[in-house]
Formats: sequence, structure tokens, C-alpha cells
Amino acid sequence: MAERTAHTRQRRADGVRTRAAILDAAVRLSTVDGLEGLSIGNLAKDLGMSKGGIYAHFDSKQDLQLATVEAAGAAFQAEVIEPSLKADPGVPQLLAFCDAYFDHLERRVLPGGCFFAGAALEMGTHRGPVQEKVAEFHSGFVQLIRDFARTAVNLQQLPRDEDPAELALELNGTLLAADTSFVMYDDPSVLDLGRRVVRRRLGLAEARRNETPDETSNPQ
Amino acid sequence: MAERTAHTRQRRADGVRTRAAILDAAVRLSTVDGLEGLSIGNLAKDLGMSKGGIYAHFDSKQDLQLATVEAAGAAFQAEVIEPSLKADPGVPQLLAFCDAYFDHLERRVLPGGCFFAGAALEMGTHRGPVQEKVAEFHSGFVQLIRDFARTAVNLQQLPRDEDPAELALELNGTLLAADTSFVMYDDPSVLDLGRRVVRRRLGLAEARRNETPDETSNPQ
DNA sequence: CAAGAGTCAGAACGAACGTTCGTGTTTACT
DNA sequence: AGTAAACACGAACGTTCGTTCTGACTCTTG
Repeated sequence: MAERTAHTRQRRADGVRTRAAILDAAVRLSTVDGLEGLSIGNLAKDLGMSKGGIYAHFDSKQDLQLATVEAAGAAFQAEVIEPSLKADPGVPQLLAFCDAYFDHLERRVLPGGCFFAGAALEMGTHRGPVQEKVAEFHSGFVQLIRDFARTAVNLQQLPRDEDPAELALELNGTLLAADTSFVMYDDPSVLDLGRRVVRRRLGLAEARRNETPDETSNPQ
Repeated sequence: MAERTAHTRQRRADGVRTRAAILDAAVRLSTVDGLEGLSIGNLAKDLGMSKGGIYAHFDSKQDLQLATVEAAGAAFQAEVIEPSLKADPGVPQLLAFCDAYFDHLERRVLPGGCFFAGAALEMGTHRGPVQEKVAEFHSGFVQLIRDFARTAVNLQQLPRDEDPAELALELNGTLLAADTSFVMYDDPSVLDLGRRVVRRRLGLAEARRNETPDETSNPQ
């Protein structure tokens, strides 16, 4: 949004490519060190370029952070949201969204797991333009889940007394908790646990394997 | 654990008090800036003392981080876990735990919300002693919820086919999502939403107010 | 009451931080 | 082809980082 406010100048083709490469690395690194912990020096080193070169594309670190959030949002849109929109409205879209989320974690697209999980918790207390943009995306995601849920209720795929806001908090929380444990213990089995939770919560319990309570496996 | 490894020296009374004050501030500040973002300079300024004075109590920043995690764990134990242990085994303990969590958020004990929510996501990708200690506490909390759930199943307060691990992930996630939104939007109503979710999930649905789906309120 | 160790301030260290600047090199438009 | 601007480097800036050292206080203890 408003990317042409101060840029009447034309951009060169190689510059566009470099800028994209910078943002790709910035999204990747910030899932490890956070949006604040992300440093221009480390970013430049990761890209094999100089610190000054980065300032040809971004006015300040905050400008870079804003663009990084935007880039992460676009990636999340393409990676998780778009696929879920292709499913049938209601419960199938809810399921597709959660599955796409677990899948993009399992594929280890980003080294630090979900970008917005970390960004939301990190920037929650740092009021300013960056937090506002993170909040904008975050509330958008939550709103999307709630809309899916409301549609599912309207289509009578879920009980009429089901509160979309409650369901959205539960699903959002399950994704968040799975991301946290997956990153912390580097254990993909928590993603399977998350998939089972989502299915049971949506009334899609599949053929249940007989599992005895077992404390020897993973901590989550 | 192992606090007397290199300390054969005796500690002075005022020193013990100062050390506690440092850790109190460190826990508080690290919920805002993170465990890595916490700086000795800011910490000293917040306490009205010099950087060198802090090094009379901690050998290094990592040593300070380890003690900070320990202090946060003790506070969480006293603030959230102890109260829940006083409730009756099973579902009452689960409910007490979640309510105590929501309450300690609402009381704004720490400016950045739950210490371990932020710490787990921040340190998840930073392998080392600090991460190990954070993971130790985190897995302990999850294990506790799972034990509560298992007891509830054994006492037939929950369906026999209820998987304690699944329930633990859901509750843990709900707390995490509520903390994230509470800190980001500074809106206590999400805590009420969380309380409702926990109650319905535990089969304790109270007299339900007739709520029509409403998208105009808070984003969570 | 006199050691002696705990406690803390303050200066200083090299490294890394975000940022600016001057200087070439490369691309794009006329 | 020539000119202007985008691009990128490398050095330098002031500040802050974690850390170390020295030298005063002060509490504890024999």
C-alpha cells in the first residue's frame, strides 16, 4: 500500500530483483532473530552485499521492516490463504486453511516457523507503524477464519449455537501452539497432533487409531 | 538448579535484595523486548544503577538470561500453577489453571503479557542453554495440563476417548492465542472469550447469553 | 574493631548497531 | 550515443552493545 508515495523515479530491472532478494532474506532471517533483532549487517552478509547497498532500496530500518511484513503477508497469502479459498465454503475451507498452515510449517518454508506468530508476539508491545501493519495482517487472518466459521454455521455444517469467534480463537490457538512446539522441539509429530485436533473440532473425526495415553513421546 | 557451583562466597543481605530487584526488572523488561533484546544498559537504567553493578551478580548476559527464566518460572508457578493445584483434581484443576492464566494477564502483572509465550517463540530457534531452560519450563507446563486432563478422563469427568495430548494442545493454544491478542490489541474482552472457550471445551457451558454473530467488536 | 569479602560506580575496551556520504559502475531513456 | 539516474560499494559517523577493570564504600564476621 502506498508504495509510490515518494518514488517518482524509475526502478531498474536488476534493482527490482535485488529488492526482492533482500526482502526474501529479511523474511527468512526475521523468523529467527525477530523483526527488531534483524540487523542490516547480518542481512547484508547473508546476501553477500554491503550495508550501504541495502540503503539504495530502503530509507531506514523501519522502512525495511514494513516492507518485510508486507512481503511475509504476500507469501502467507499465496502459501496458506489462496489454497484454502479453493476449497468448498464452510468447514472444508476451515480444514484447508489449517492443513495448509501445518503443511507450510512441515515444509520448513521459513527457518523460524510461522512469520506472523513470532511477529505478533514480538511487536505486540512495540507500538508504531510496524506493529500496526502486523496487527492489520493478524486481524485479517483471524477475521478470515471467523468468516469461514460463520459460513459453516449458516450452511448448517456446524451446530447453530456455535460461536464463530470462539471457534476462531480455538483454531488460531491450535495453530499457534503447534507452531511454537514444532519450532522449539523440531518435532513434526506435533503437526499431526494439530491436524487431529482440528479434524475432531470440526466434527470430522476419522477412523481413530487406538492410542493409549503415552508420556514417553514428545513433550507437546 | 546448581546455583552454588562457583559460589563458595557468602552473599550480603543487601546484595540478595539487589539481585532480586534486578531479576524482577529483567523479567518485566524481557516481556517487552525479549530475552535477547534485553540489554544490560537498559536494565541498569531502569534500576537506576550502573552496568558494572549488575556484573557483581551475574557473570554474563547468558547467566542473567538463565536466572531471568528461572525467576519467571518461579513467578508463574506461584501465580498460576499453585492456585490450580488447590482445586479438585481433574476438570476443576484444568479450569483453575486456565482461569489463573487469564487472570494474571488481566491483572497486567507483566507489561508484555505471558513471559513464556514470548520466550518460547523467541528462543525456539536459538539453540543453547537458555533455550533448553525455556523448553524445560514449557514442556513442564504442557505436561501438567496433560496430567490434569488424564486425571479428568480417569475420573470420568471427560469422555473416555478424549486424548489428553489433544486437549492439552487445544487449551495451551487457546491461552497462547488469547495472550497474543490481548497484548497486541490491549483488549481484555478477548480474555472473556478465552474463558468461554475453555468452559465450553471442558463441558462446563454455563447459561449462554443469546449472542448473534457480531463482526463489529474486537478483531479476535 | 580491624580485616576481608561483597557490592557498586565509572571509565574504558572492541565490536556491532543504524545511518550517511562520496565515488564509481550499470542500466534506461532520448 | 550520451546523459541522467538507479545501483552498489566501502569508509566513516556517533551510539550502544556486552564485558572488564579499578577503586571506593559497606556489610559481615572473627
